[in-house]
Amino acid sequence: MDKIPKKTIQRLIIYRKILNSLIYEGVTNIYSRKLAKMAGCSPEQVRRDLMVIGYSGSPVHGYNVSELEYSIGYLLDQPMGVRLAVVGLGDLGYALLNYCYWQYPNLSTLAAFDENAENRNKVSDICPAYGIDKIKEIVRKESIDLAILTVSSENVQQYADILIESGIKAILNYTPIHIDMPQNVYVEDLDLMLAVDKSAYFAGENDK
Amino acid sequence: MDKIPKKTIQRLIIYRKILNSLIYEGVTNIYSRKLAKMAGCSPEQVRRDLMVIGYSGSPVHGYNVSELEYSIGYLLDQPMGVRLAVVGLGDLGYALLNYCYWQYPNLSTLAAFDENAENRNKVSDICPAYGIDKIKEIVRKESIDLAILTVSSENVQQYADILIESGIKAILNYTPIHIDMPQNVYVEDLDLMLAVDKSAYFAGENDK
DNA sequence: CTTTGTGAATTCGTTCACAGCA
DNA sequence: TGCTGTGAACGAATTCACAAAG
Repeated sequence: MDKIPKKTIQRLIIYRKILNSLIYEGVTNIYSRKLAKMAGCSPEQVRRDLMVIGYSGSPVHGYNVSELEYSIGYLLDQPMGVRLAVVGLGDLGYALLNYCYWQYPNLSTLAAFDENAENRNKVSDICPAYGIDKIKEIVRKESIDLAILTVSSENVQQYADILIESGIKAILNYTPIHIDMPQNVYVEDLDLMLAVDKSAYFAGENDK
Repeated sequence: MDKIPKKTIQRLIIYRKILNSLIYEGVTNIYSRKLAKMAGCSPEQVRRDLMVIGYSGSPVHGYNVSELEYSIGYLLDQPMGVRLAVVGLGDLGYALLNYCYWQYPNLSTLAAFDENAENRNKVSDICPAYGIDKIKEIVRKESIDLAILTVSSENVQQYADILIESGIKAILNYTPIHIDMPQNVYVEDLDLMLAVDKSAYFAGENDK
């Protein structure tokens, strides 16, 4: 199977979430038109995206909700799960750690890191927490795949470098600083405040 | 001036932030190559983006950092500022409200809404806080441009509809539910957890 | 040489338009 | 007549490639 575009993956994740809530509501079938409306894209786009996972609907009943959810999950989920560590336990790091631990059965939350011992204590009922100097050792030993980075702006690249040396596969960077990466490591920059600037711009733009 | 692509706006915001930190460090000139590296894109892209704002650099010294920052700001900032309200004062809403209030001189944080009186009290030193039923009245009276939506999943579309009726120009939607919009309102869907799913997928993808 | 500015080419993503099906 | 699946057309965004300048 050849590589699936990032945009498609992102929408598949959205469809899946919608399908899960439909399952919860007891809906059994859905048309591309409806799914598109709920996801915020066009029906053609939905059908295109579903082509790549090879699941076919019926022109009469549309798509079977639970079968489709299963097919998307089969594509998206790593069969062995994903091994997660959180680096930085401020408010955001703490919230994300909790959320991942409770809401993502496919993620194993295996370690947290913070230089502050008080912060480390807050998470002791969820996973072991270590000082920053232990990152390389633990990430290697636990073969962590994914790190969530929420340290406070300074030395971001340094933390990233340590994670890369330790063999991390992906970094979710909640820091406002872009990190430079070798090809084979996936980085998602996710500056929360960027969206504020953008919205502020577009709030004014429509006036003309 | 014709319409600038969204992607370009987003990158200009990133460049600007970088330029500001360069100003702080006392750097006076920068080449597209360096700026691109810091922003995580290609030098050609930087030059293209800067074309749209009409600022020219010199082949010898590159771009003047503070002049360029000024030019970008001139394009991005609404001269009259942007009037902001926060709807939903959970942990995230509270954090964003504070951050916007202290870090964004161009945003006026004018109102907050939450159905819970305790949550409302937390922000009393920053801006007036009202019950949900007051949204329409206050948004109209204060001519709010931008709303940050962080309510808890249920009835998201309902809140959005009220905001739209009240004449809002843009909504920053931190809820995991997509909201359906008329053309002339800008909506930025920003599901924080989407990035977790995406990174988890790409953490495994590189194995092959 | 190195770097900017920019047409031209290319790649990527979306939408159109229609065949095939019950 | 609805709908799905998909080749073809289109449009947007990125990269290539090179002239101009010190």
